[in-house]
Amino acid sequence: MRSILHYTNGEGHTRSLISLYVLHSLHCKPKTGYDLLKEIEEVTGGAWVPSKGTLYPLLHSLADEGLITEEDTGVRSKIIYTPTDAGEEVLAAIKACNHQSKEQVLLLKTLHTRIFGEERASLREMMWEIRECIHTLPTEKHEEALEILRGCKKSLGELNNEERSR
Amino acid sequence: MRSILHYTNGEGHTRSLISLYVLHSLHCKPKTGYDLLKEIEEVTGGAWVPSKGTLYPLLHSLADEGLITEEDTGVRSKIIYTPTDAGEEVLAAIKACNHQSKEQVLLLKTLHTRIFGEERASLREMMWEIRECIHTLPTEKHEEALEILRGCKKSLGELNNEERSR
DNA sequence: CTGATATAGTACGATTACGTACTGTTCATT
DNA sequence: AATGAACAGTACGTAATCGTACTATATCAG
Repeated sequence: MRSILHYTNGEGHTRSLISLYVLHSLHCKPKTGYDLLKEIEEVTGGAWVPSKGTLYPLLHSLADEGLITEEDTGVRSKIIYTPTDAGEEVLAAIKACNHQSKEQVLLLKTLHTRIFGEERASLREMMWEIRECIHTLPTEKHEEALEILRGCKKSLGELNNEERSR
Repeated sequence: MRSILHYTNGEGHTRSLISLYVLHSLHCKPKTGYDLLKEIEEVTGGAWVPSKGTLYPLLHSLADEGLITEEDTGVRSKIIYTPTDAGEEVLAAIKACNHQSKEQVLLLKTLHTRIFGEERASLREMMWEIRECIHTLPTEKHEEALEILRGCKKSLGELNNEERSR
């Protein structure tokens, strides 16, 4: 009886990923529900688009809880949502338990590996060699090595983006 | 309106992670609902323990759909669940779309990065990130990625030699 | 100015998932 | 022989999420 994609506050109470994202996004910049929907769609490359029937009731319940305020702008029945101090506290408390981030990703990866099978071959060997290479490095070279790896990751990231933008 | 942790079959219909895991696990070895619960708890290190109120109704509905059979052993009201041919087909169809695995993990990582912030760049974590990066790459980019990794390894190797020659 | 599209939200039934309480069996320990 | 823990599942109310249909206002192209 422990849920997936639920994040704890440090003490007992948990919130779903969508609640957490909503609080975080509104913390960055107050916005409408519609903007939230568009934003999630955009950052996930369309892989996650919550239903309106999920988001709007959630926003209202967060407002009822006193974690966000609803400011009706009058225009186009637009409502701007903004976190309250209580909302900011809840967000901060969850962020403070940042081990959850890695835990959830690891859990998902573990299950995927079991279901979909293992990863790739040749690239994997290359990774292994790089790892060995790093192990032989003296501590005083670590900063330089980190720089090299950062550059490597950057290049790979660009390869990835290149693909997506097409 | 696209769900998180839902997996497609190739054509339209999607299933939740728990359905997928159940089909996969029963495919590996027929077992009881109780065993499934224990197994999930074990493989996730206790990070995910579905509720009985989720699992048992799910098993019954999979049986109603004809994807698994319920074999009542008589003993201790124990029921052994086994995938049918139809169930195996559904599982295979989802597994065939194995890009979903990477997609879902990437999506989760992206959101986490936004919410919890950047990961700290120790060498180990950097390696982990590079791994993730590689996993998201489409097959046709592998050669280029390999080239980048070779370059990376070469630089690291030079770092190493530089040290030794002194 | 007219129609299409994007914006913004409401309403509500259906489905999925959760949580707790409950029944009963088997097994090991005392 | 008694008891408690692990095993195995049922029952049911609550909560979260989905999906679709609906209303209504801006905005922009033709």
